[in-house]
Amino acid sequence: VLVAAREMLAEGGIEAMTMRALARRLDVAPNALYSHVANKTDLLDALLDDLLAAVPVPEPGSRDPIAALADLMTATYAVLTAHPNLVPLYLARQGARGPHAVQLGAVMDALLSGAGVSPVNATEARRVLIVHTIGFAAFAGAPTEPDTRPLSFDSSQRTFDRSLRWLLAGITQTAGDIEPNQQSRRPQE
Amino acid sequence: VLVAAREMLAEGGIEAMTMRALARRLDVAPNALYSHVANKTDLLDALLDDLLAAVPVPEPGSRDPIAALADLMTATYAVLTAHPNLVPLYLARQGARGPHAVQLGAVMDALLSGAGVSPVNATEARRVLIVHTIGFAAFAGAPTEPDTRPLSFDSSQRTFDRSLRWLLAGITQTAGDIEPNQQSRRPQE
DNA sequence: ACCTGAACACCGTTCAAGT
DNA sequence: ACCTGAACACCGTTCAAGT
Repeated sequence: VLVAAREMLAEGGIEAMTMRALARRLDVAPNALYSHVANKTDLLDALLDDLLAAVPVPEPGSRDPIAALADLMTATYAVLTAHPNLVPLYLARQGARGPHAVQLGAVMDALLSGAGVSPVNATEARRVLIVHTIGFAAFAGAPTEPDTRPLSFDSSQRTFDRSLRWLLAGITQTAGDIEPNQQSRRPQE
Repeated sequence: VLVAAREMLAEGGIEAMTMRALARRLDVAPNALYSHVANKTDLLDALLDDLLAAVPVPEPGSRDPIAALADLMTATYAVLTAHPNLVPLYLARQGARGPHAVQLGAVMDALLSGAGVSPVNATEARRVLIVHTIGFAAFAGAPTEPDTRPLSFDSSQRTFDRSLRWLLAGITQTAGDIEPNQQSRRPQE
């Protein structure tokens, strides 16, 4: 039922994903869909949260929380860029709200806490990381300026990785509401 | 002609901005609009680039290029958050392409160059800053997780400012394809 | 140069009715 | 529980024609 919708999105993008086209693909009258789904919005929200289930959650007893956090965001970035048609929907909805999104948020909080980030800072840090990841996924593969030829996948990935390192370094440096002189780790290489 | 469209967007948001509603507001037949505008897409693109004209461009002979860059991004963030209905369009179009967008990109390049950032790194840095600014503008004022009550304006602003500082620190530290031991400035306070 | 009437090919959604 | 027929209130856009 939902898988057909996912296929449509993968093929034709968002604007091709209409209720009537979906019904056409299922050889069914358009209104028949409303026996399975309340809204088009509900349908899309379900698809968005389903995608987040593909993000691998790290082991709880991980040694280095910051490294685990970097891996988590990189994995999320990979999942999002693998489904570019869905990314604008995350932006339009300003993030997902489903159970998988909530779970990922809890994991991020646990990792930030494990890294010594105070709760009040963790809220900001989580926000920064989420916005950053979705934002970069949205821009992956598209030129930001007309004089720039489309960036290669590698280039987008490298830019994301680098800025992610910058943010994580900033987060750890201001971890406990104080400014230690890079006590934990300085970003080298 | 275009000002009516801007008013509609300010009032009702994107989904209220339809060609037919715009024609209604102008007491005109829907197809009459096509004497002034090629497409709905063209109309929206024009609106997007117009908004960027409101971003103040810093003096060319500024002393501290990094501070000027921070001011530029903060000003852009302010302009975007002042027109929240337009921000999703920047995301959908993955940035603006008009003359004002090009000009701002050139200013950013000049500032990055003035800060000692090599051209190859400047391309990445500009991309990071643009994505970051638009991304945060998109999420300003909306909770990223259901258990979070809507963030205050101040909180959004502070999160943006802080992450902007992190990114600028990261950019300057890796300025010339080498890793100086924070020769230029370490983020203190 | 700018507008209109009429039309085309669509949308999402609802209501009543069937099995 | 699941589907259909018919309808409602919309879209963006084009074409031919008017001034």
